[in-house]
Amino acid sequence: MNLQDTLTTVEQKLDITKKIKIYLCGVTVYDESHIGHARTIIVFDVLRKYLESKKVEVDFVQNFTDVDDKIINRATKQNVTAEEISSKYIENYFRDFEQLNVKRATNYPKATEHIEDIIEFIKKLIDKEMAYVTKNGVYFAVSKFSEYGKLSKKKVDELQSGSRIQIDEAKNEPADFAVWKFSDVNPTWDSPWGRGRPGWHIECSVMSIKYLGESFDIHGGGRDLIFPHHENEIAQSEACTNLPFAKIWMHVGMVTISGEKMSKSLGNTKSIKHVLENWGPNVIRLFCLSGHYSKVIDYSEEMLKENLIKWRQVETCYYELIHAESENHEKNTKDIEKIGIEFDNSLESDFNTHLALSAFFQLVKETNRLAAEEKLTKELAQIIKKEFERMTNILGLNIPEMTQDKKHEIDNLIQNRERLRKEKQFEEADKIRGQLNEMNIELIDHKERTIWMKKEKIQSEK
RNA sequence: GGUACUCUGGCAGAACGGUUAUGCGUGAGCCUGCAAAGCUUAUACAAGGGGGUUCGACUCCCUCGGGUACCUCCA
Repeated sequence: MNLQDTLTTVEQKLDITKKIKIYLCGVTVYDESHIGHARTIIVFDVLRKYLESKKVEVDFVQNFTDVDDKIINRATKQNVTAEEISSKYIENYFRDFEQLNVKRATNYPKATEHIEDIIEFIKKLIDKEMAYVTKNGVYFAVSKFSEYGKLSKKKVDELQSGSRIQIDEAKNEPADFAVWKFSDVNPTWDSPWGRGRPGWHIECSVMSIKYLGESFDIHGGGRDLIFPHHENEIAQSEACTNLPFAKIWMHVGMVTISGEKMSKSLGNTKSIKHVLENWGPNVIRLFCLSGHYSKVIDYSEEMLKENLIKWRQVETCYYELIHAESENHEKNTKDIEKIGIEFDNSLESDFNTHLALSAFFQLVKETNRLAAEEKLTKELAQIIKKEFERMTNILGLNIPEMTQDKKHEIDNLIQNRERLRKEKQFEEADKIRGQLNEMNIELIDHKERTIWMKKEKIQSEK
């Protein structure tokens, strides 16, 4: 498998004959997760599911940053503890991503549970004279790490220091960043240098190394993390271990809305909760995978609608497969195996989910065509279904199951309708169809028989 | 100002320097009791502008321009 690496700017080969270790920078838990977070996490979810489908063992670690100014500010505003804020949004995070059918990471380490490790790490940096203590905290000395800027391709002296934040006069260099901040506003911990809390960045270095080792396979996150977050992580980690930190840096493009980045600071976010209510998990997943992961995708009603139409095709395909019983068969069916290979090749080549989806839709369309023409035999359906399920599992698409009782009820209604149709009592027959529609059951009348499908309920259709 | 990414038809999005991608949408027709699903077919000045290299450029080079992101809050 090849993946574009942000650091070297070329595609790097990922050796999938061995266990793969992935660290994904998760969220800072101070607010609802939005569709931008969903995209990054879904991309990695599919990557992981693909690898696992190839019997590759994957260690997938995703952190929660649960100590941070934004959390503290929010806690102060709401007159609660920082811990209450972070635990609330961690809960919400799991609520959202469970619904999005995202598999749980191997581990979700939290910054606050690794303070000892962080202190040990900082000690090493100070011993190596890579960090120094000031009246405000402990700072990493960027000038001591000659490769600083290699990920974001920035030159230290070109950084416009203080363009957005105030320059801290106590630092040696404006580019130096805090690994420990002195503070008496809770949460705080004792450290050899004074009471305070860890700086942003350090927790990811510490926790990734702790759980995945000093050098691991893939480190990822949103593009907006390249600088300063990942740049600083590399500096700290490599200064500490003298080893290359991550083999491949994989960054997921932003989700824009009306061409503008979706972000909490701009206040134009679409929360996952909100989008789930309107479109459901499968449409969101299709949308998030519709473009190459490295590129920007624009959130719009139109795009979601297009993906809803596609999702309907997938649902149709599934129900055609489980109801298939045609006696006829067509000789010139598309090569199922070939489609499967195309799907895999697309993912192997810099994880092109868009192309993988087009392979998947080839399968869907071919199935629906055969079914409409009454040429889908049980045997063929079984072969296709196996491939269909392999792909939907990797993509994380999920067709909700129906209870056996419901199925009987539907079958009975359909039989009644069939009888009425034969008797040309169309008004009565249509009434039954309407009744089933109310239950989100859609009927497909083939030449010889009628099959049903359960449509996922999606609000925005109206 | 610097850096990275990016610019292909109404929208989304591909292609070893040489062929109509494809999907969605839209129009027409077929199928159907009607719908839905499906099928057939049609539809698109397609390449941000301008140069260059080449027999030939979406693809390589130069240049100008647009967009997005980052330049110490961000997935």
